[in-house]
Amino acid sequence: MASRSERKQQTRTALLQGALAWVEEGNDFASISIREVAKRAGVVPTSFYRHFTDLDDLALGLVDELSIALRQLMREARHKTRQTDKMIYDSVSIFVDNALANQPMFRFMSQAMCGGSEIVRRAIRNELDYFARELEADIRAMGALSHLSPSTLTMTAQLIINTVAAITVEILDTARDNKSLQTALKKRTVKQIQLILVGSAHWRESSSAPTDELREEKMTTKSS
Amino acid sequence: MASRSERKQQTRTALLQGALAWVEEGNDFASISIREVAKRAGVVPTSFYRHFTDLDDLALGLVDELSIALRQLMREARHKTRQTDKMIYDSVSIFVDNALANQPMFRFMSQAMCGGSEIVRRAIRNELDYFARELEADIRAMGALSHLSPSTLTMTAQLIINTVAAITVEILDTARDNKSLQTALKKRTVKQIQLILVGSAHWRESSSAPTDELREEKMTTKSS
DNA sequence: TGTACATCAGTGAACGCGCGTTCACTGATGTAC
DNA sequence: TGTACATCAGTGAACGCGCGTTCACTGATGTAC
Repeated sequence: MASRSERKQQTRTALLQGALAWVEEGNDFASISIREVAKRAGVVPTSFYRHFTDLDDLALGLVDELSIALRQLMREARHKTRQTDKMIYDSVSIFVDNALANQPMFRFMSQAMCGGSEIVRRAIRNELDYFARELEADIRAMGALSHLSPSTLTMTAQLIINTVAAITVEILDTARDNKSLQTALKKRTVKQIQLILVGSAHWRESSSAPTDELREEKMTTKSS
Repeated sequence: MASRSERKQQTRTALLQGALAWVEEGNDFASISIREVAKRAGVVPTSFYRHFTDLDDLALGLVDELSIALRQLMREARHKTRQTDKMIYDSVSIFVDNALANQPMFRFMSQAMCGGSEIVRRAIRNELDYFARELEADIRAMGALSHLSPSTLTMTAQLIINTVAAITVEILDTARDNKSLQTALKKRTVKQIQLILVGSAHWRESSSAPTDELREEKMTTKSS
């Protein structure tokens, strides 16, 4: 028989899962209630208070689980990616597949990242910032894009994470049961990241250079 | 004295504004109630039903207003932007300044884009898709990036819109009353868009080219 | 222009319901001797 | 090992409150003659 603290931990997990079930059913985390969480966890409403002070507290518990999921995902990406030329596709695939396998958690992330209470939003933003810094460190460790200034590299990593976050929202929203749409969105994201990396590779640290590029394109077009 | 239909229109507007007030107060649209909307509109709860069938219906009314705001913004961007080399900065500035001047509406957009009911999410996604297509048409009309295939240009426009959407969420969330942080985020976004455009300018329509760019960077680094 | 009737936006009472939170409780698990 | 007591996760009744929605209503605006 499990010890008292083990049983308590089980109930805590059941409450967190209950909240995710609410999200999985198509509801917004922002409109959840303590009673609905307790109902899904198979526990009386008052039990909630043995584990969390309020719903924000529970949401922060979910962010902790999200954090673990993201770190596992990073580890998987670091080990499973193949040669350089497949690295982007593999990484995006691992991210998207994780998001699909762990849908309620990533739906919660999408919702609470843009809405909900400020403290939870900040906690999720912290996780994504950490993710971006890890990506930045990996790029640096690969010896790639070394001509970029630290701030430009940071900005590039943030741009890539924003792009991946956007695809997550879109896939969970529009392609839940549509395998071929999932593949199409994966491919689009890979292409977008490739485009960002091409931009980084050709980036020169000067504020006027980039718009020169655009003007040059325009001229070329007109003369042709 | 206003006619009956004019008065009705005024109440309708008051209800829409009441919903935005709820968002402005720091609450999530997903947790609003009909009674709270009516209270902020200075009207009895039952009046709500003279204008909307339910809260989704009201949300779609807000999306209509958002649509108008976005179209005005596009028009402003087309008329006010100066020479090519300032165009990106001017456009981002116009977008960010509009979002700050019209905060509750853009906060609603951020929230309902990722959470809330499916029908509202779809409506907002449609607006952003329209925005991306307009951007695409403008780039084409300028004669820029004409070497890109139609699908690559579409993807580029979507990437830019995603980036602008991300900055909107971040500015409304973290820089509401911090002018210097607003400026910093504006600059970062300008840089990100410039980077995307550099990438587009150097893009060649071949699936292996982009990762070659990355590998080339890596090699260069290792040999130096 | 004046009168008589129709329309309908907004009102206010009422309903049953789910909400958060309190409280005293129960009984299995844990601890001290 | 056995007993007596302490701890505490989960229970269930109870509370006052805001919710969505219904209904019959009122009285100003609109329309027909």
